[in-house]
Amino acid sequence: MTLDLRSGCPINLSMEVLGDRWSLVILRDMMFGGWRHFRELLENSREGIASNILAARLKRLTELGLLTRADDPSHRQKVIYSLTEPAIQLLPVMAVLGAWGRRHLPVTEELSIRAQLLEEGGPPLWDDFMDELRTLHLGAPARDGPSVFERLTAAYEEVKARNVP
Amino acid sequence: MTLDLRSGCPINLSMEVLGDRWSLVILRDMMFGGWRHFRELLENSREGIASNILAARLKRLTELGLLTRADDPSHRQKVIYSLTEPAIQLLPVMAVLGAWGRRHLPVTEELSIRAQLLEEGGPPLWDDFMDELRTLHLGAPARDGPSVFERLTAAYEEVKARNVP
DNA sequence: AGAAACCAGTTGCATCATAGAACCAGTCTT
DNA sequence: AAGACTGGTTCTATGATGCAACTGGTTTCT
Repeated sequence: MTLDLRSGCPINLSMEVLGDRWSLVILRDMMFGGWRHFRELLENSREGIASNILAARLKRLTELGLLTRADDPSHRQKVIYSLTEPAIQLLPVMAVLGAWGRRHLPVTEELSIRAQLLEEGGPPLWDDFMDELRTLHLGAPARDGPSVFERLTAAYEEVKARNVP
Repeated sequence: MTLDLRSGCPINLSMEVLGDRWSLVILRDMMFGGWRHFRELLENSREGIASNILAARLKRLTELGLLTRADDPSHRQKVIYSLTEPAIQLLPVMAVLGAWGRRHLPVTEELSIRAQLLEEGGPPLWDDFMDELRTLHLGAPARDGPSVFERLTAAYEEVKARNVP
């Protein structure tokens, strides 16, 4: 996978990498959903991504260095995808973009509670979460303290349970 | 222009709005280049956007409420595009996305100096710049102090002159 | 007054990307 | 051995993108 390199502008290059309907959504699901396998990403996709598109995007993101692909030791045919450091550093982009969407687009409460917590937590929370992602995806040593991932997931489940009794 | 609304997730909705090759690049040119007319945007496009694509995007962004379109009093056939408040609030997204691109993609010094200044200035500088955009595009009363737009443009011109003697 | 340049797009056409549905071969579980 | 699960692939229809040429009207220059 090679970029067009139409210009060396950071915004332009970022959009050459991420400027499509699905790439950032897949990375979101890996970060906040914790999904690492093809079937998980396919079946837990709230937006209903098609399997051929998912396959193409995973391949492209891997070629671009945002994901790595490895065999899963538990099942000879299972593949596990991991975020790379550049992908983990997209977390602030997710946070700021989520904050914007929450303010200006018709979001649902259930699906925006995590964006809200992320916005309220600010950069210190983002740093904690990025460290957790490094532990999960890059094998970095774990730090102590309450898991941001679990906090976000719990808040989401709580709102979901409240709204769909 | 209507969104798919595949899900009410802020990231998903943001990508339904901005997840294409050109929308954010056009908004970037309006914010940082100061271009407001069709020909300006077309001819100053560093990435060489095609005129039909530009026309389609301007129409879509207007329908989505990110731009407004008005006759230019100085020329009966001239049209002036303005950023709306939601579009102006994309500035932090630009700043964070630019910072990411600058760190992980093959940017050129010339085209990333503004992203660097924006990153170093942080939220206080972003707020100043958003206020300037409100003055320019929404007719808000001007505040005093040095113009961020001019500072960014001057830094860019300075680097450009230095690199292409 | 006439020519040239400028204005915001539009049109036609070829190619590329996306979307949905069905399908596949190997693997693991029961 | 049957059935479910694995990461995809294939087919086909439709839509988006990209390029080049072009349009009708407006303003400026000489």
